[in-house]
Amino acid sequence: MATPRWLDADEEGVWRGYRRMRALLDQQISRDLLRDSRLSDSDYDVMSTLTEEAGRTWRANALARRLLWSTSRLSHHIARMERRGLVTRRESADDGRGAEVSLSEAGWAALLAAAPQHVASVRRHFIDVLTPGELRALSQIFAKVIDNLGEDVEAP
Amino acid sequence: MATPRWLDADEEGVWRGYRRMRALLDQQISRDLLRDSRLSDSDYDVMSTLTEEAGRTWRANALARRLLWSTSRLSHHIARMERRGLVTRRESADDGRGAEVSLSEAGWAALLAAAPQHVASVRRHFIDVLTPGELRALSQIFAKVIDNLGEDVEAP
DNA sequence: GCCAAGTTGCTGACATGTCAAAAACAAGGT
DNA sequence: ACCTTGTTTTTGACATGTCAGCAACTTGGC
Repeated sequence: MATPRWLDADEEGVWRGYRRMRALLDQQISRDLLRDSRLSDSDYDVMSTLTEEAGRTWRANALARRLLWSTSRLSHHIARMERRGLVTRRESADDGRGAEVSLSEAGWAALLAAAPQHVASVRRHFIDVLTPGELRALSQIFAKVIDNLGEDVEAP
Repeated sequence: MATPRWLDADEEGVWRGYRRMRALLDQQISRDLLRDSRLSDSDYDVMSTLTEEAGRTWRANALARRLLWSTSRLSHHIARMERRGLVTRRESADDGRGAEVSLSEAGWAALLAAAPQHVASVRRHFIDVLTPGELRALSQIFAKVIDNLGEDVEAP
């Protein structure tokens, strides 16, 4: 590590560009979502993921893994969302340790109300800015980076 | 907003891919940095930005804007970094309201020690995974998205 | 010089995320 | 049945980020 391969100007530009785009894009989309629907990014992620399963119910552990969250983070966040009436929690029937998280009726309604504006925000700030060719290129690039990261993790 | 243009399967894939890559990539690089150098991403951003100016000193406001941070966030973070001896803070000479933030000697040493491993981490998980052509494409895409976001902000 | 308006930075309250530890249960060998 | 080990989830302490409000100062018009 004494003589590292530094980033050349182009590489540094890509890295800076990524960081800058990420900060601006996430800030803007979060702001839109909070203003339009009183939901945080995390709230939306939890709720939209819940709808992917029949009964809109997930085991806590599976939900945490799907969201790439720690179980601790999920537990805290679900507790807050439960207080707001967006989700419900109960013990699992088949595993005494487990907890099942469900989207409440109010949560479902909130998600339905939020979705159109959120999709519009994602389009306006990201998808619609790019050409179909650029979107195809991004798909491949994201997949490559994700695959590469997965290898490090699953090795041990 | 009653009849939104939903995302088609490809568009949704790109959006999900972005979110997934972002989560995994940032997590991994943060983890590496913290393990190798006991610095957070935010610490590294502050310190490396400080070095861009002669004297490694910035006005707080300019630094916050460069980092895309609120001045409040910067103030809190600088207070914590000051306690750790990484930066110093003093009143501005020409503006009684202002504060000037400087990289300390210890901070400079910490940054020098951290940089090689951090660059290696960015290479391993991102830059070196992609071809020169893919990096060029990313440059353009990031610039487009960033420009588009800038227009919304600077309009009013 | 003086005042109104804007700028700059800090603070405190609160929301959110991380980490380590503990509680409760499951699973498998003996 | 028992015991060890691993899994699942929660909790509390703490680190970090956001937001609103404040204090101190600067600026420009008068």
